[in-house]
Amino acid sequence: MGKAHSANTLSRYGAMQAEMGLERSRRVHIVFRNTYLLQYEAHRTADNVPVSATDKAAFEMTEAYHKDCARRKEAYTEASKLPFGARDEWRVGPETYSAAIKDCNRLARACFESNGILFIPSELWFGFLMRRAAALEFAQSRTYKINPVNYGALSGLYAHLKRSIDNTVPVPPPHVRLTLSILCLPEIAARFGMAWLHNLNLDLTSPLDELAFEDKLLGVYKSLGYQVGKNPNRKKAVPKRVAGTSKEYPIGEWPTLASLRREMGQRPLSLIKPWVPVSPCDNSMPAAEVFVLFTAQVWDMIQPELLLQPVPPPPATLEEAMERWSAAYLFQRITEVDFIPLISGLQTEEAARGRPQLSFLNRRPIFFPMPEENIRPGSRWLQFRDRHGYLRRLAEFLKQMAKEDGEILLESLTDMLDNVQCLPCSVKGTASSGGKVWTAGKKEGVEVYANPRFYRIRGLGSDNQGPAQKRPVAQARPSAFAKKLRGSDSDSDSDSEEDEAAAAKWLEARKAAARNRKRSGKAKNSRKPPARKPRANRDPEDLPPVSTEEPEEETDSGRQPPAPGAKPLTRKTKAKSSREPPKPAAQARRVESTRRQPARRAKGGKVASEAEPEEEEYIDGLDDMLEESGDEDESVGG
DNA sequence: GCTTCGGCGTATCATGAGAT
DNA sequence: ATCTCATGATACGCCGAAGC
Repeated sequence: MGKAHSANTLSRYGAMQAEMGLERSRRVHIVFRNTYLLQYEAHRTADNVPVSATDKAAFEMTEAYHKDCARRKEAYTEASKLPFGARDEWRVGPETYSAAIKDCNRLARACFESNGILFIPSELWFGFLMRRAAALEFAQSRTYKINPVNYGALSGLYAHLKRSIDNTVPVPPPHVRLTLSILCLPEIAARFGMAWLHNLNLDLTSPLDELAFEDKLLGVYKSLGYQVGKNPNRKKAVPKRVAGTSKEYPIGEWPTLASLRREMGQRPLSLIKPWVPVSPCDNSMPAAEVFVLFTAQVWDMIQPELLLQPVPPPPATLEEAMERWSAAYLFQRITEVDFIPLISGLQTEEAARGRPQLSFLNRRPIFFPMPEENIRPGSRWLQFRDRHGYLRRLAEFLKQMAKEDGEILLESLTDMLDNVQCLPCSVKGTASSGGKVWTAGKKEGVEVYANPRFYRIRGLGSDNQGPAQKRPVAQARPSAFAKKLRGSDSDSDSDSEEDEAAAAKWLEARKAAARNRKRSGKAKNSRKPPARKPRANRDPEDLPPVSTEEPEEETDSGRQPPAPGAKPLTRKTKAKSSREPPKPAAQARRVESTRRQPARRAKGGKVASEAEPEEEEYIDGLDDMLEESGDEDESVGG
């Protein structure tokens, strides 16, 4: 028995190779037989060792990788004009050789007549290979931009599949072996004749959930050739910002968030792609029934005066229901509707800030809460649990079904929500709050969220012209510059004295700036506390607990390092300076929580009116202080 | 008395910078 | 490398005012 090599993910269609056992080869005088396609020659090298960019190059998307892609494409283009054949290779002993050579014509004819060779035009075959390579390159670059936790494993997988396009890869690198074994690709190919990555979705932040293990955990970096303990710096891909607009990208391919919001407010339909009706679905599915009911009933909850007359009948099919959530339909049927762009899942140039928005995919619990969830009495959502409500129907289905089927139902609903263009900005009903089904727009009417999947943009760009210049432009020293200005003729002593003074000041300023750079952010932000009032006027409670430290504080506290006690001191100053009467319990709680929020502190500091002049003084005097406090700054660092 | 609405404050989150 | 902190947008809950 021999070995049947796979052709890419196609099992058994690559080549056949059979090595005879010692005993058998003695008897038949055949040592080895090998049958394979010569198409591999299109991409072969002189020494027959396939050259392709390393996995690391693909991982980093280096120039070498791009060159390799271009080289392959070129080779296939050339090859599509040439004929290639198949080769049947026998390694035989002299006895068989002499017999076979006499009979080779008959053997060749028999082989041909057995119809064992499938002839495909080169153009078709290499066109297919080219598309395959292009698809894998697209997947690679797309995944590079998405930058998932398993980017290394995925890019290794793509590289492996690419290598296998026209070659049988003898032993894949460790990280690819691991990936293949997690996905059971060889087993699936052996069982079904072909393996698929049908769960690969390049629109998601986690493109292949089955493989959602962190690269670090799988040892991918090590396998890629990175030094142990030195993981690659996985930077966010920087989208190319394309200037100008087009019909396809009305506000450019990479607009800023602000311009996206503006455009969505003004011309939502230019920004959201036209609705393409979904292909006919199985409307007998429970999920379809629930979704149709959901659509009809949620639409019913809009105030009638906001709807344009005549109001169409409720949707009958899933296709109709989904269309009711298209931007065009909402725009046409509701007198006033504010489209609010969601940006979850969009590729953004700037780091994502703030709490991530719920994607359409994750809004299922808002619209389809589980029957056992407690919702505050009086909530609008409870109406849907009434006799004919869609939530009642959903609960009935879930009750009837096995657990797995129920999960499939919920997943289908999730999927449907993910595939509509807009949804109301609903707020989930909870045990403590009623939530909202529709939210009011700015003027009148309603607000809806737009699904980023349907935007005519590639992602969000930034106004930011890159990081601020860190290193100041190198400048000539004042004295040298002054000399140049004067030219070589004047060189008076009085001038040069001034120059020297200026130069000294400039040098000192540079030193101070250097010292300042070393200071911690905390130290820079610490402000000089207000001057102490005369002891006699002060409330004894205001005194710090350890009175022996007082004199030192009085002279030096402004630039003292923020020792463990210093932070509360700032707060204390703020609290006391506002001179409020003793607070009731509720307010006290608030103060306590502000304490935990350092961000609020700065705000609070400004409120304290007494502190302001001091603060200005402090900032004004900062330069002087910096110059003075050379050594003390060394101790700063918290 | 109940519901709805809007304002406000807090919690949450991912990220980068700086500190350790 | 890892930890800590600041940042800033958003979700969410609470609460008082307004409306019925």
